[in-house]
Amino acid sequence: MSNICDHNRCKKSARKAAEHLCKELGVRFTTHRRRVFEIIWQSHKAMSAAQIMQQMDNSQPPITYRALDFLKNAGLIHHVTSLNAYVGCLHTQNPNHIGQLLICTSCYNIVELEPKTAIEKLTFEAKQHGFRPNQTHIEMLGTCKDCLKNERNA
Amino acid sequence: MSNICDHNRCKKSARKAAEHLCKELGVRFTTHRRRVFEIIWQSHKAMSAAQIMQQMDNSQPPITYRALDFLKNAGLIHHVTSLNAYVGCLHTQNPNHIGQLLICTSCYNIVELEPKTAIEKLTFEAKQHGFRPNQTHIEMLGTCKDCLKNERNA
DNA sequence: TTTGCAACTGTTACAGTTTAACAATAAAGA
DNA sequence: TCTTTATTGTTAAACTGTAACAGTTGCAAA
Repeated sequence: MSNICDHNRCKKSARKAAEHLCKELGVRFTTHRRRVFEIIWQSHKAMSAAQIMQQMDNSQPPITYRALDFLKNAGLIHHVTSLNAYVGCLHTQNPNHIGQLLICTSCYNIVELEPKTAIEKLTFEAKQHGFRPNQTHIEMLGTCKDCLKNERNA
Repeated sequence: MSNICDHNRCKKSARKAAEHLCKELGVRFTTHRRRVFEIIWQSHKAMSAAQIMQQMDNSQPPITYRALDFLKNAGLIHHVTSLNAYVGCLHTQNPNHIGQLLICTSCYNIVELEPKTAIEKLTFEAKQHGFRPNQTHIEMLGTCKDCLKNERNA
């Protein structure tokens, strides 16, 4: 999927948000955590834990999984449940936001839609059922514009 | 979550749909497949593959995983990705429908919302991005009415 | 009825993913 | 400095899912 965003800027702003958030929560943005963060933020592509570990110079699994947990709980990354993978979160300003992801299963790039797109109706329905939402996953798998174009040319 | 549905009727109609669908596709609703189907349809609760296997008298994993794959591809059950679990699908009439699930993480009961609730906006946005959807997961985790009531009484 | 094909099962072994547990270390405040 | 808490290092194991291949069954055409 085309980099609609200027990715360097994207990454920088996420890093800033991460540092700010850690300071606020009184927790440390340690080497491992920063490392995993940077690896995930190389792109907007979904990465599996295994792929991330490959870039963590032979560190043991718990190192990576702990960092992933930390980043996820801090709202700095999303866990893409339908792929069992991770991707940077673009809305670090709003820790309560709900990720709505368009996931290309060809190039694994992910576009995160703005909050509220589909949530409102869902939240309304939940209320009707007396249901208290806690965590929501909205994931649409498919093929992105660029990959569709490549398909046609192939 | 309270059984809003008359579950016996629910189960019966699902079984009928399953048999009909298998006949239509020219595939067999074999013992294993039927077994897994019945286990999942004991309730509207999410069940993990491991839980299902426990009820399959010591049969080897591939037996269960194959049946799960079969039922999923036939649209007879949903894979709940955020729990890595399975639940019966209520809309077996429409094989293209998209599951929108309210999942109680306390009792694991699942309510499946009617199609179209949140999909339309999502689909619209996808189109804006030139994205071709293929498979969508909408899963809201939280606490259901009954479990909330129990919380208050506890 | 026999034959042949495709669907399905049985079984073993393995690969991939995640966590438990606990000891060791580092940072931050009293 | 001392104490407390957060974080890391390490091992081993549990959990989850699949590859591969031989054997069996059901069905349809000859």
